[in-house]
Amino acid sequence: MFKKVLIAEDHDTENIAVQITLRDLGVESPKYVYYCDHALNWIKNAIRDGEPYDLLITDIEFEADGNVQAIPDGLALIKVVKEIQPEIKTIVFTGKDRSTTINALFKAGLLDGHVVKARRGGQYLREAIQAAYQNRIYQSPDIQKIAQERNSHEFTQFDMHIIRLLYEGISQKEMPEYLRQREIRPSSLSSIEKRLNLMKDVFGFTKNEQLVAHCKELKLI
Amino acid sequence: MFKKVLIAEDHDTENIAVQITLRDLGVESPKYVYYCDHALNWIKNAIRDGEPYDLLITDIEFEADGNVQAIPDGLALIKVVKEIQPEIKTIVFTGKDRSTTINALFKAGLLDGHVVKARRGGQYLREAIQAAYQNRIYQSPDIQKIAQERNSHEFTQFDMHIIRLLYEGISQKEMPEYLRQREIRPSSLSSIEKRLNLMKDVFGFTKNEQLVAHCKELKLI
DNA sequence: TTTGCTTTTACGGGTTCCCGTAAAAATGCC
DNA sequence: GGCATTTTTACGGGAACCCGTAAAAGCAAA
Repeated sequence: MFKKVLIAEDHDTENIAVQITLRDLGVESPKYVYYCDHALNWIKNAIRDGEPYDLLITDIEFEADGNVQAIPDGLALIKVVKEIQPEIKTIVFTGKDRSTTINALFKAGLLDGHVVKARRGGQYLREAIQAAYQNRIYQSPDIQKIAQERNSHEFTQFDMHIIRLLYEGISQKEMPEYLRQREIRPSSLSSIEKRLNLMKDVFGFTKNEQLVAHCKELKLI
Repeated sequence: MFKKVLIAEDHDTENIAVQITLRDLGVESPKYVYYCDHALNWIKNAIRDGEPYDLLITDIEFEADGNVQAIPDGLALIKVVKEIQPEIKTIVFTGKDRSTTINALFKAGLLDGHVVKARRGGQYLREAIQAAYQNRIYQSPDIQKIAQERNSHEFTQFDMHIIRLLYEGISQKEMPEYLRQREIRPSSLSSIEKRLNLMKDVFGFTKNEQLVAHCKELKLI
């Protein structure tokens, strides 16, 4: 089993639970931190001392508090860590998933495991750790289900721009101007309308309210 | 300290973390379950055997899975439990809060503590348990902050009906009819418009999309 | 019952949004 | 380059939504 493991997780209860899982798997004294910046420091120092970490388990979302952090979330943490220590294994253990970004990490070879916190989150985390130790990629079963549910539509950058503008309260009429300023194409009102209609059609929605709320629910915005 | 404590929490990791917190506080063998229905059974049986539970710690949201449950969530669980055992102490330990319903429970005397899962969730849970043991009411500090943030507006039943209809894709034009069928008053289009304007005004929104997304984010719908 | 106040409803004009069609531009292929 | 296909844009009529005003209904106290 892994010798040196680092946990980055802001919720104290989840952090403890992950520690226990690791000890249970034979990791003697997993190191745990509550901030991404701290995680990076420990990884840097471990490399400097010639005893680098074997595995990083991190949450994605870290709640902001008084302590200002350079690294805002687990995704950014993984990217930085993988730059300075490419061979380290990484697992994300997160509440709600954001499959698009997660998948990007997988494709980029930056990620070895992905587990969502749910009924059997701890159990799946164990499996992910063991899989990573055997150089296998792991995704918890619930994710595949989620991916299926929404397989119908791949959100493009353009889609996300429109949704985000809607969420910010910009009227459709004003959008072409905004998009042109940011040099996003297409930018015409017709294109925006057409794309919105397509998205609503895919999900069976009739109103933009539903679409925006749905994206918010999926944490796409 | 409490002798008999029951934990109802669907996420296995959180469940373990709560168990550890309890053991740490001197509760010898806390009972834990993953479903509300199971929780109610254990409480009933304990009463029957003349050794009722002293404290119930429960999550609010329980993810649906194959096993169909009569009691859908922690709020319903508390209501039922308090009917058959009014003197039991209750603490909710939950991810995102829904202050309106929680406050209703407090007012009804059904609740002794409320802690949100966050950075210091475990720490605050300890404090809540100790407070309950001393017959004090406890709310974790973050909640007051959340309450302040949205202090501006108390959502009425009417508000929630409108938002929910919007979320379901009903057009404003059709809403009066829906509301009349469900015997909700007021029901006129003007009243709906006026109320929507007021809500948007309070939050500084310009469009319904923002309002619905915001409510979705707060898990009010 | 009357009076005064609040809440609810009704209505109308102006704007935005929805939706279909058709022209223009971009893209790809030979 | 020339042609076919796809994408993007432009435009116009009709529906829904926004917003202000004013009438009607509900309600409390005298």
